Amino acid sequence: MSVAKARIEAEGPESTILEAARRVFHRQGMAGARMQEIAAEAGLNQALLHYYFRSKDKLFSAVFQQDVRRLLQLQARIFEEQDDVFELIARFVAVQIEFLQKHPYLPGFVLGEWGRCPEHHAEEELELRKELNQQFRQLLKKARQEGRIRPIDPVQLMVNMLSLCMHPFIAKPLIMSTQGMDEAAFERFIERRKSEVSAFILSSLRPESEISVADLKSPTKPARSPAAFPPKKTKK
Amino acid sequence: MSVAKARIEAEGPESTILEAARRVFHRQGMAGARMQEIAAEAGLNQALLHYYFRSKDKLFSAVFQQDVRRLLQLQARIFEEQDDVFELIARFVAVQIEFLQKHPYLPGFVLGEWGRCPEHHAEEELELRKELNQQFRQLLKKARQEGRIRPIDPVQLMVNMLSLCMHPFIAKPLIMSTQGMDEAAFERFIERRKSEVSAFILSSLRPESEISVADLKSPTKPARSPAAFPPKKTKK
DNA sequence: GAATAATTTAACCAACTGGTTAAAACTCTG
DNA sequence: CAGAGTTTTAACCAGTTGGTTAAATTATTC
Repeated sequence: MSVAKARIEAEGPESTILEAARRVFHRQGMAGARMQEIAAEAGLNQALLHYYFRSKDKLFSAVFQQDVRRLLQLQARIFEEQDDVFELIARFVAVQIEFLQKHPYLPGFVLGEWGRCPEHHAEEELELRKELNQQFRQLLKKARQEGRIRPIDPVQLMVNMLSLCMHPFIAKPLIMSTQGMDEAAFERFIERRKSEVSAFILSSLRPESEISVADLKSPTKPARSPAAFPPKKTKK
Repeated sequence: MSVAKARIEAEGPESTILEAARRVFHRQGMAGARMQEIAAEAGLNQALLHYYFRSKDKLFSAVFQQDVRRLLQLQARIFEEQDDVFELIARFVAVQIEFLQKHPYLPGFVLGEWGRCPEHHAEEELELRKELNQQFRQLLKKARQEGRIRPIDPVQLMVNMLSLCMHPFIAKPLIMSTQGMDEAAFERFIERRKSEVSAFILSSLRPESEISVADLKSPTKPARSPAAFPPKKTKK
């Protein structure tokens, strides 16, 4: 009946419990998760959970903070590696989606529980986040000045990027039923999405050509912006 | 201590309870919600909840199905009113965000509970959804043939639209803390977003100019669109 | 094999869960 | 006022929750 431990981990019972707790918390959320279920998922007994982690709250906190840290450091690493806007965005999207493929419940879990438990947040993460924001803002500003992208609010763009990456996983069951997908079809959908999303974003960032979007809607206004700039820039 | 009923509704206690239950379920989810809290939120006692709705499950089901229906019918109405792609998208985004402004917890609630409770879904909703999909696909196909938009998978685009509209509300507490927003600042952020999102999408849908997105990224490949999309043959 | 640590079993606890019930109190309409 | 329906109060129920404990059992190490 109960799910046995997926792999016999050589890292001791702490990590076995932590991973089992992660799976259960991801599926059920903090309120819906039962200590007994976590124990069963780990292939252990309930007493041992309290032997290593004193309470459900402590166990949850360990899982939650680790998830948040992983997600943030994943993004931070990309910002370190890439210094070109287009490559950054493309890589950001690809890595993000690839990571979420392995942890489909993570976005719904983290975002769902974020608002409910303000006590489980760490300070340093917030600082790093603000650094990334600053870095992103400057990168966009430079690209804008070089005429490689159209003007856009960095915060809105960042939210757009995160939305396009994460939301499909949050809405996974809805998408599957509305689009008549099975598990395999959804996986293919996500696979296609890796290139689709970055193409979608980069296409939107193209500098405005002679024909603006407004003209497509209402052909009254004359074209505003001058001719497009040479878009390419030699690499560093 | 307890939150009194927000407005003395003239529609009787059923709707008072239902609205109170909605607020609590939206914040806490099914597992986290307590009947006592719903009663307090409604300014009533727990016995009356069971007097009108027999069980927690029935009460939840009433709230959940109503939310799903509202969300779907909102989208359906837009599809009825608009028959131009650009106007449809712009209106879709605006109406959607405007609705979610009044019900910020709705997306997280519906999407979070969707996967957990397959028993609360209605049949007719699924049928209507598929009709909208079909309609959207044809609309895009026509616009593509007229050269008004670049080629794009309708399913991916629809998911993009929904992601950009809904996800900011799901990630609201995260966005607020990472961007240092208070409630008012977030409201302004959403207000700006109404035009920002449709601009973002429509800008991405612009037909490809001589310079493709691929050229911006890697100048090696010849001009061929990065989004692998089989060239549609002309209409019958 | 003895000593030590890790793990299990099982009983147990107080608190809370959704849910029920019956009698009292209230409100409205006739 | 009388009476029907509504609402409240309060006690109560069985089941479950997170959590504890002590003893029994197993594995490990010296």
